[in-house]
Parts: sequence; structure tokens; C-alpha cells
Amino acid sequence: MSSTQILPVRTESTPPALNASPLETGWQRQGKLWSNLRELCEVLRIPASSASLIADEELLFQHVQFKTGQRIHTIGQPFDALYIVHSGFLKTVLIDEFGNEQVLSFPMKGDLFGVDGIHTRRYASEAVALSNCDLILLPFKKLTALGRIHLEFEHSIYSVMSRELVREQAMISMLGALSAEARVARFLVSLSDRYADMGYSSRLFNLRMTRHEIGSYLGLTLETVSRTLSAFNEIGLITVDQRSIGIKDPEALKTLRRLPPSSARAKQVASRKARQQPREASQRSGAPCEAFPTAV
Amino acid sequence: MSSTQILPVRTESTPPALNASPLETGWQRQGKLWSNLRELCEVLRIPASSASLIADEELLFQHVQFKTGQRIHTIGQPFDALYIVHSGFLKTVLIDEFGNEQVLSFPMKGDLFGVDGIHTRRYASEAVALSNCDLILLPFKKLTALGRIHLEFEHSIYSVMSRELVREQAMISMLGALSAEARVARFLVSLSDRYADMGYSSRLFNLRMTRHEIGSYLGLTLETVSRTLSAFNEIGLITVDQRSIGIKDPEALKTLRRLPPSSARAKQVASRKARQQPREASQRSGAPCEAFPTAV
DNA sequence: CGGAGGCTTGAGATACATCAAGGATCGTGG
DNA sequence: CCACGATCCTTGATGTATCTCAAGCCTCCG
Repeated sequence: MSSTQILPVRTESTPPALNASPLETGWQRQGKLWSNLRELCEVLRIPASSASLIADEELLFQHVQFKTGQRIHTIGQPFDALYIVHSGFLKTVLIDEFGNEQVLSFPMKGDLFGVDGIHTRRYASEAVALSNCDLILLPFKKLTALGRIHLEFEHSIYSVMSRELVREQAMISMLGALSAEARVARFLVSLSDRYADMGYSSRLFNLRMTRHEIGSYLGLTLETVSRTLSAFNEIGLITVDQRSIGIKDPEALKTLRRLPPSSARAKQVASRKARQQPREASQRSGAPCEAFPTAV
Repeated sequence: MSSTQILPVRTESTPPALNASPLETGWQRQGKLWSNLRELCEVLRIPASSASLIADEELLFQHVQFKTGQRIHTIGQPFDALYIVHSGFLKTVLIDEFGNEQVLSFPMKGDLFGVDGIHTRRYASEAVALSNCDLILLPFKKLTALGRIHLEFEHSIYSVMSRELVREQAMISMLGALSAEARVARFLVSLSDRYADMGYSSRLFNLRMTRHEIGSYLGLTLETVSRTLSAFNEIGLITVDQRSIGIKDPEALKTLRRLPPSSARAKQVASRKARQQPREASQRSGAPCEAFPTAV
């Protein structure tokens, strides 16, 4: 509609080297350039049935596109807008004092990010495109103004922020309590679920991130991630071929707490302590199935 | 920053008569204390200078009291209100499928909790009083309605939620990247800072939580927490006597990444590998004080 | 005074990190 | 089109930080 959608990419600080891709497909042409409120709610997965919301057809939100490797925002940059992923994959990261990246999330379709910038008015994290992305730009002022007009929408804003908080709580719990195997398993399951939500296959998909990024996200090294995937493959839970993952036994992945002592690891254990007989030894955190009362 | 004014601030003295204690669900409303908007903003540490806010004197928020060990809300309980800590100490926890607690936070004066209930309309975590507590009850509907009247206050709501999100991001980063020693050190520093904010001594204070709870919060076992505190004590960073902590070297605690190879651990290392000469061994994560060399 | 948590400390086990080497993949330029 | 380098991934050998198990002490409270 409008003529202003030129603004293709606002690439700030020099992204790695990704100049020169003239023959790149026309990602600028693809995808929508504006969304109305109804579409916004739809992608956010929040009910937007209210007549007033649907009626607001002329209120539009601009889309912005980013290419693989480009930064959407950096740490410390003045905050002015939130983003919703319309298509594509990203990562958000924190940078520690040594320059090491710590991955916080992998936003994909329907996810909101940038919320951490509200408090200090500067983004607290950095968002990077892992693929070409189409994002919906949500100027914060515009958003809150809208919330005042549509009460239902206001609640949705709070709700989505709350959802993010709950997600991070689950993350903390996972990092604090689960084994490497359980973390990787849950990561795969959550990816699988997200793909299903987006209409892709939940059984066969491609990872958009490196082992290093997965490891950072899960609090593990890339070698441990790689080994764990290989182990899952060996016992038939999944198939792995580089970035391609096939989910073979979703149920087992969902409930996995520690790898069964058999399989690949058995040989290792056997060889290492052939003489020493370690009896049963599986207490406390327990094998996959174990009921426990107590607590508190 | 005293909240004197109108309010008789009772530092956690046992509230008089609390009818028995169903301990579950029921929060005893003592209904004696009320805060207006200005006081609310004050305890939340957000600017509330706007005339309109101060003017709203008759809009009052109810306080509720809880005794040590009581639950403010439990997981799955219908959500209707947020809480701000006016005085006292609490913990929020997640309960896993085996009934094990995972501590998420230790709310104290000025902290907001209950936000995780907005999304599903049920609390996603459980809040338990670690001491007698005086909380400000914030009915969610009342809160959002107020935000619509006072724009400045509306922004504050978003801001405080954002602050919580940033806090959790920092937590994730810590769990994913730091050693046990660094986690404990940072925990002590953050406690010290909070005590200072509240007007207590930042150098000498009492822990309100057990080693087990600290360990759960930091993703460690209680033994590791205990040992780490003992080690800090041995090298003079702190003094420890049960729940009483004295901060001796705040700067060292702030920058600590891993314990210097000397001290208690030295003897252990020495005895264990007397013959094998482990060179300097301080690469990568580096010793306590280390300028930022490379990285990235 | 006794019992129940809570804390400390030691010895040993192990899960994961670290170090290292080689193979697969892909974009780029000759 | 192929060779090349840069990543990325896999796998093995080894090290070690943290957990686990166990025992004893302390402190609070009925």
C-alpha cells in the first residue's frame, strides 16, 4: 500500500562479512510488508476474536527484513521497539566480559523479543538472524497506546511478556537440575513441538543453529552436544546427519532423564572398570521411571 | 528511602494473632495496613514523581501478612493478583515431577512476584515465606486499570516486568557459564547489594535460606555450597558462621571466576598428583584477576 | 534432654569439559 | 569445475569440577 516500505534492512554495526550476495533470492520482495492487528495476534498465538480488534483494519505494523548473520539490535543500543518473528530463525545472546556469547533463546515464528530493553530503555541482549528473517516491528509507544484502546489487546501484551518469563523460568530449572542428556532431549522435543506449531514436520527437521550455539544455550560444550546426539542416534531415539534431525521416539525423549546404562556407553564403562563391580548405583535422581513422595 | 510517612513500618515482627494456619492456599489477610500509589512506587524503586500519581491519595492497596513457612500461592492456583514484598524474605520454587523443589528466586523488599500467573491465569510457581512477611497485594485488574489512568504508572508496570526478565536472563547466563565458586561469589555479592539497598549492612548479614535452597537456586548441591563458603572463608574473602556471613573482600568476590589454586585446594591438588607437574594451568577462563586478553 | 534439621568435611565416583586430530560441508576464487 | 580455506561436526583420550555417599557436629525447639 504505502510507498514507504523501502526501508529494507537496518543493519547497524557491521555484521560479519556478508556483503555481496547480489544473486541472492529476492528476500526483500517476499513476505508481507505490513500486518494489521488481527494478523499480529494470529502470529502471536493469542486470541483476537474481539470485534474491535478485527475492525481496526487500517492500523498497520511495518515488517522489516534481515539477512542471515545480520544483527537486529545490539546490547546497549537505545530501545524503541519490540519484534515479533513472522518468519525465519534468530538467536538472542548475552556477551560476557571476555566477549563470549551466551545464547538465551532461539526466537522463531510467533516469538516476541526485545522486551529486555523496556526497563533500562536499552536492549540488554543482542539479536542475530540465523536465517533470512521477516520481522514485525512493534514500536513500543504504539503498542502501549494500542493497549489502552483495546483492553483485550492490553491483556495480551502482559500475557505474552508473562509467557516469556515462564519460558525463562523453565530454562533456569532445566539448567539447574537436568543432565546433559536430558537437556538435549528436551531441546529436541521443544524444537519438534515448535515446528509442529508452525506447520512443519515434527518428525524431520533441520537445525538452524550450530552445535556451539546449542551448547551455549544448554550450558554444555559443543562436543557434549555432538556426543549426546550421536548417543541418541545409536540407541534409536533419533537420526542425525549434520543439521538434519529425525525424531524416532518422541515419548522416550520427553521422559528421558539419563541415558540407559546400556548402549554405547556400556562398552566404555565396561572397559574402564572391568574388575571393579559397581552395584546398581542408580539412586536419587533416578532412572527414567521413579516415583518420589517427600518434597518440602 | 524510609517508608515512614504514614505507615508504621513494622519490620517483620510477628503479626499478632493469626488464626491457626491452614498453611495451604489461604493467605490470612490481616487487613491492617494500606499503601497508596506513591508508597507503592517507592518500594518498587521506580520514579513516581508525577503529580497525578501523588495526588491519588485515596487509592489504596491492601497489605497481607504471612508467617514463616506459609505459602503465598501454589502452582496451578488461579491467578488474580501480583505481590510486592514490603518486608520479609521469600522463595519462589518450581516443583518437578518427582516433587523436588527448584528455587527460582528469593524475593525481598521491593521485589515483585506472581507475574508468571498472568499468561495461563494460574500461577506457574509457588511462593513460600522464609520469614514473617508483609506483602502488598496487587489485584491484577486493579493494576491494569490504574495503568490506563496514569500513563507513567503503566510504563512502570511494563518496566518492572522487563526488569524481572532481565534478572532471569542474568540467571540463565550464570547457570550456563559460571563455575560453582563464581556462582556462590556472585550470589553473596548480590545479597550484599540488596541488603545495602534496604538499609542494612552490606558487610555483615544473615542468610535467610538453607544451604540446600542456595544450592537449588545456583544449580549446585548443598555440599558444594558449604565447601565453597568454607573455602572463601579460608582465603579471607568472607567469614562464615552458619547463617551469618561477613563480607571481607567485596571486590575479589565480584571479579572471582575460579578459586586461586592456592589455599585449601592446593593441598588436595598437591597430594593427589604429587609427581605430575601441572603447569600454570590458568588458560581460558583465567585466574581471578585477568585483563581481557583475546576472547572472541 | 532428646530429636530433627541443618551444616561441615572427607573419600571416592562420574559426568562433563578439555585437548586434539581428522572428516564433512560450503562458499569463493582461480 | 575444481581446489582451497574456513567452519562445522565427530570422535577419542584424558583431566577435573562437582556430585554422591557417609559420618559427625551444631543448634534450635519442644
